[in-house]
Amino acid sequence: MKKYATLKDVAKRAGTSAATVSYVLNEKEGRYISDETRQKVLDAAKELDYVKSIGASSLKGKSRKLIAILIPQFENQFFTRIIVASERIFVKHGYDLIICNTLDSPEREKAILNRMTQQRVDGIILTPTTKGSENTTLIRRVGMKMVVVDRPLDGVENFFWVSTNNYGCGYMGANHLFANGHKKIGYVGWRSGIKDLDARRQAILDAADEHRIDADQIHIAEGEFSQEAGYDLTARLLDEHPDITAIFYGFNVQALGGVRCLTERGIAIPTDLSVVIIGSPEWVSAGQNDFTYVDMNDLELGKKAANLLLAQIQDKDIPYQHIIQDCTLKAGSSVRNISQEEKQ
Amino acid sequence: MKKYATLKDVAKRAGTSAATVSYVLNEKEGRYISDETRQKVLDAAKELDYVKSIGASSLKGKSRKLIAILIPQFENQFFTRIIVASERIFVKHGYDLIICNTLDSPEREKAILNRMTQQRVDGIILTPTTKGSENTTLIRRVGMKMVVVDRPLDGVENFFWVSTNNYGCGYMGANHLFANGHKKIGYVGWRSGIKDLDARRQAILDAADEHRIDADQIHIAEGEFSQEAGYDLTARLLDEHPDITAIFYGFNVQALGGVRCLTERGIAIPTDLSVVIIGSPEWVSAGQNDFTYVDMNDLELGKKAANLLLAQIQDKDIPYQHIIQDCTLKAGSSVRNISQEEKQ
DNA sequence: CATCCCTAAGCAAACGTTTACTTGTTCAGT
DNA sequence: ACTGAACAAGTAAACGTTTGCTTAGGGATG
Repeated sequence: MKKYATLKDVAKRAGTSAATVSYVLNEKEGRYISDETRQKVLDAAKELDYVKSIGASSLKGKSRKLIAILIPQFENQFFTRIIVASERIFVKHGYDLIICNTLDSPEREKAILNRMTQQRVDGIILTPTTKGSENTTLIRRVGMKMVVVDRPLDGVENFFWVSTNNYGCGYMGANHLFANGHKKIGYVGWRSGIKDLDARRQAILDAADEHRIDADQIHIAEGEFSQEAGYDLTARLLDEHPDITAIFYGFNVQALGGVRCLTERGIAIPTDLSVVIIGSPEWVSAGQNDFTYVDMNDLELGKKAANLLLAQIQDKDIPYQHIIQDCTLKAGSSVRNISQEEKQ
Repeated sequence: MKKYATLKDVAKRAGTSAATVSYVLNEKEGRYISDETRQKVLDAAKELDYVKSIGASSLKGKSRKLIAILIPQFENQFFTRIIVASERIFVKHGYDLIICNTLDSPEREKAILNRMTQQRVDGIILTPTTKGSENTTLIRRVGMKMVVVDRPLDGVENFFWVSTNNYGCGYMGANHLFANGHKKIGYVGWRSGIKDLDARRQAILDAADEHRIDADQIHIAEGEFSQEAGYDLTARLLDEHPDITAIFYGFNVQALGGVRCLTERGIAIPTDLSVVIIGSPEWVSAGQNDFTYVDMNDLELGKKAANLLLAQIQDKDIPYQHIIQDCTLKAGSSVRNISQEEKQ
């Protein structure tokens, strides 16, 4: 293991003191350094391949310039987009990102949060695991800056939170279906136990109500957050309610499995069945796909989360806040307008 | 900014010395600590929410337990899969990952590499930018462990490298088309200037040769690495060579644009045109898509890269090596067998 | 009873920076 | 000739940990 050159090494080579080297390299103003000395230091540093240790300088109260971002999976583009968007912001402000995958496991999350405090990161962007609220108590105790993204911290008051307008997503998608004449639809969702996410389901019922559609015409099928579950729930809907004219997928991961089920059964979209999806993984409009979906504006959400964290880091005392990101309906060709047919 | 409790704080509260606290918390064997003292220390640490500073301990020669991984983009699932696969390995060995996005910009790459040496990471997994080989000279000078992934380091000898079998990818895909009776095909690729990647193109010509197909029946269209380029190159192929029966996409990002072009023009796959793609973004088999593609076994590749880096970190002197990851043809329904038709 | 080892825990140096403080020189203005 | 900026650079303490060394009591061995 090769050793890194230290300030002292550079000082010795330049024939000066470590302090002077530090001043030169940090370009402190208000210090008088002769051009000659400066040059000697610069040369020596270059010759020795000197690279300062952020670890050492952070000991003296300097920031590590590190932000941690914890997501539950990489496979879901919603999360990678949050990374991409916030990275842009952080990099602009000189921060590096430690990106960690909790795998949605509270134990892993706890271990990671602990390590991030050990690393003395300047802040954390966290999508909490579904059962891990208590993991953040340490974070809060040591006073680490944190912004929670997407899911709330159950049972915790007062935290910075940037989330999707889940109710809006559900309402928007359902409304689109009803406006296109659908009166009997299926909803495939995730039984998460997270109240905020459940708003998607409630929004659909509310939208139905507004369109004077009876709640028993909305067939809810909820299960795990996985492609397989999406497949199974779709199969169940088709079997139990063959007369539905549309399926609304509340979670795109499930939608992926669900659409596979439709394809396998030879169900044509939108001729036989209309489909709306919440979320915008690349595949909703890639290749031969052109689905109607509700865009959660993931990038915008990530950007807001990053800015909120930076605001905390910079101004010490901004009040807790909850930012709700608007969503947008993107109409593709997976919804068929069947209102005319009714009139015939 | 709340201050973290230090060893000394804990020591004071436990009525002992910092040294003893350190020994207790690190569970050093060979040290004799009475149960009573141990318990007092543990209690004090808990009461004060003590979290050790890895920065400070790394000063004393301890490892930072940090690995950096640099990729040129998050949007390409090839890279996120490498992250996922290597993360699994690293986490198992107690390392955290700093994930950085170079945006394929040599300047950004240089800045990031520099910061990573400042952070004193234990190792780096790097997908170099296309023009950034010289950025790694510092890394090599300071003796940082590094594994290069995917693309080579142009003009550099002796480095650890894990790459795709690019020749194999090209050969496999082309061979599949020829075996299905295609005799006049288009190839859409990236004019990268990277020799190793160009092997994909050469492989196609070699495969053609083996099938006694004249080189002028293979229409090469190369351009930028982007969806837009894929779209344009596809359009050009279709316009200039309307008689091709298949298009082989060497890079899935381009393929995404290319397939959009086909869809817009109402070209049915595989009825009107067969398609093969190198790479396996989710969309090749999502929704209503079922493309034939060459799987680069991204996860396996990431795993090998991680293990190679760990091997370097652990054994100091393992020899430079180049690992080539095999690829696999995954047959979907986007290639039509037209050999029978010929016989009629 | 002198020696040695086991147990227990403190002392202090070191790691690589940063920075407040100090020292010393030069020179313009009186 | 004296004062006091302006310039230049060195000293040393501090940051939070780790760890080799030391101290010291007590019990076992010879």
